[in-house]
Amino acid sequence: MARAEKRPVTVQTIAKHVGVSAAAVSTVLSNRHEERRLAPATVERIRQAVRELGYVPNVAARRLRAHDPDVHSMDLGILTTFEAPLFLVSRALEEVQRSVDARSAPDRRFSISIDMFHAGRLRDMPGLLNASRFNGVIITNTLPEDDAFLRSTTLPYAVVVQGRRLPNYCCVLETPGEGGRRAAEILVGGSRRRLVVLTPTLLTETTADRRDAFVAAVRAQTGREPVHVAADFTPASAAEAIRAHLAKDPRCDGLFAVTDTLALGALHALKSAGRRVPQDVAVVGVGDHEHADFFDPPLTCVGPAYDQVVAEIVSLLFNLMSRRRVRPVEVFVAPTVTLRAST
Amino acid sequence: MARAEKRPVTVQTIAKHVGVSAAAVSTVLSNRHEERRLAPATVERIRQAVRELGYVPNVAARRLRAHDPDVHSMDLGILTTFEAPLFLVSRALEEVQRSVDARSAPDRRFSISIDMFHAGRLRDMPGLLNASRFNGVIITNTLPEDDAFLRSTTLPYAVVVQGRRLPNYCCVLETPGEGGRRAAEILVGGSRRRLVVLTPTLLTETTADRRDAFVAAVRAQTGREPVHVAADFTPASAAEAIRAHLAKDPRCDGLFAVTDTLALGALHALKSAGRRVPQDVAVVGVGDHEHADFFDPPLTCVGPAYDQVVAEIVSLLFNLMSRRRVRPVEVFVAPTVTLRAST
DNA sequence: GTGAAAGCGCTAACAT
DNA sequence: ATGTTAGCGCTTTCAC
Repeated sequence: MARAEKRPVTVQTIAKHVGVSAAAVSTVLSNRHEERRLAPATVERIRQAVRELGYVPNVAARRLRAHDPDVHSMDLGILTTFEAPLFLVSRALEEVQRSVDARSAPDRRFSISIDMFHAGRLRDMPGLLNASRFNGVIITNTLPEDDAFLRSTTLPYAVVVQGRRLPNYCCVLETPGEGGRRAAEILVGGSRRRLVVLTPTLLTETTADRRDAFVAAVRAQTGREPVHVAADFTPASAAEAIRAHLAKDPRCDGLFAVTDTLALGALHALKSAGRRVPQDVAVVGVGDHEHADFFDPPLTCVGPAYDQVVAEIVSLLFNLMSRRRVRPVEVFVAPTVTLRAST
Repeated sequence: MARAEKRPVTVQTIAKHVGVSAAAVSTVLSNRHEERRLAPATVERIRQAVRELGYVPNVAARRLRAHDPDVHSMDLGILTTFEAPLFLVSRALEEVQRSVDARSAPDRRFSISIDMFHAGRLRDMPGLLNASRFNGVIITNTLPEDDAFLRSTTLPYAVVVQGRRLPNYCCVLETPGEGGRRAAEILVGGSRRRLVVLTPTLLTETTADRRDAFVAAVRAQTGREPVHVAADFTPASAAEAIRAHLAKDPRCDGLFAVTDTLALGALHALKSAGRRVPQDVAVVGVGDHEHADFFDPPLTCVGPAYDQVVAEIVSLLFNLMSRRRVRPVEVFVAPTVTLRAST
């Protein structure tokens, strides 16, 4: 039978249990009992109670207590899903850290952390609603469920959303329609006609936009419809899906992958099926993989200028925190094209 | 002239400034002034003061206040450097989250975040020393400076260190010497004799161990010395370094890269120099890249079984937090070999 | 050798 | 329509 422990154990609980004061317990916990000259027996009894009762310190209380009233400290968070690739997040974090370092001072400190949630379950993040964890956050890689949640409640602190448009928040994203359109331009301009668009099964607003714009542009320019192939988030799954597609349409000659991870799998499938890239099939990705220029062949990409995206995000975040901005706004960053050997 | 603002602005500061009570300010900040029926003029004055004085809420205080006394909440952190690849961290985080979900209950919540520091400057992390941020942390990717710092101060909360041996902490790492030895086995066993070991210029304990063990094993088995080539952390830098090495030693026939990112650059340089992999040059990496099996050719890897590493780490962390374990311990995880087309 | 008290910053409940 | 009070959990001073 599990011990039905009621309220969490605090320093007080332990103090009462042992028959000493909270101060004594605190002293032992911070290993200052020597200088306070607590009786070794008391120390031992306290230690034992701490162990038995399963005491876990309350970090919020400690932090409040330890807080130096002369320094401003701000907690920033980057909220992303477990499922999304971390490369962009890490790049963003580095850039955020740089901007933040520039704004730091002896009396102004920032701490930034990455917090993850399961795709679609942003609402379950503890402390999200009551502003008790962050002074400001960047939210990215959300699924439509998360977007719906965000639309329904305006979070009571500074929020910048990346990659989707939510009317109640500041949003930074690739100019809608542009990514897909330019990918189509490259492939159609290279005289490719039997086209494929490869996406994850679970579409975010960004990936859906890229697909839709690509399909529309191809249709407009050639009168033909690209085939839509869906896979998981992994290269293995993409490879499998493309293999299956090649069996049905051996003459396909151009492919747009809405994430680079999928492009990586597609390249693999194409090469193992004996297709040369770009001679037989041209491939375009979006530049969200750290090493897209070391793929074989290096991947042509159509995607946002991430440095610019991050710069806009950080600038908005600080303006929100300082309340220089109060109204939501949408910022679009035009995608850039990086031509490499895959087209 | 910048306003030499003294103490950070609190709710009290604003209250005094406007001539109202702290409660009134708090009400406005949480947008509850309607239900409290504050005078619109007062609300406006408070809002203005908040803006002018640059108020930033103290999250620790809010959290303490908002804290539900019936739930235990524990803050876990994964501490890593900006410079290291995030893939392993994200994998670890997912695994940690899984374990933690299993240990969660209505009255027990965990939150895990990734916090990053600049390599070599772990000591500058705010809140690291006074246990006011985390109940437990996993530390990884440290440089020797960070290790020296850790050795000099025992952090006052649960800590598990990954990839290095520090006598005052619980450590989980690849069995020392094994990774390099097995890489040597594969290459020497494949009759490669002119060998290269490729490392970052800044070595961690793990990468140094792999290099040293490799060099020792090759020397023991062949009587010859592998050439040590160093690069930055990027594939581009690795490619450049290998290109330079090929110019000096065109007949080199085997390569061990102590990180996969470097292996990726090496593969590129080898192929552009007309070397076939594995026929002309065999390549071994360590399995720390998410997509090493989609490299071209897929990369043979010698590295720890990460699932096992993470399982050991999490188990130690919980034992430390619950004080079931109090003494430091070293846990070794044997590396596994994944043979792929690059050898 | 140990306890009592104060207070970090915030907000909900209770007063007016 | 607004102020006062109390207390979240912790640690440090001061008192005995």
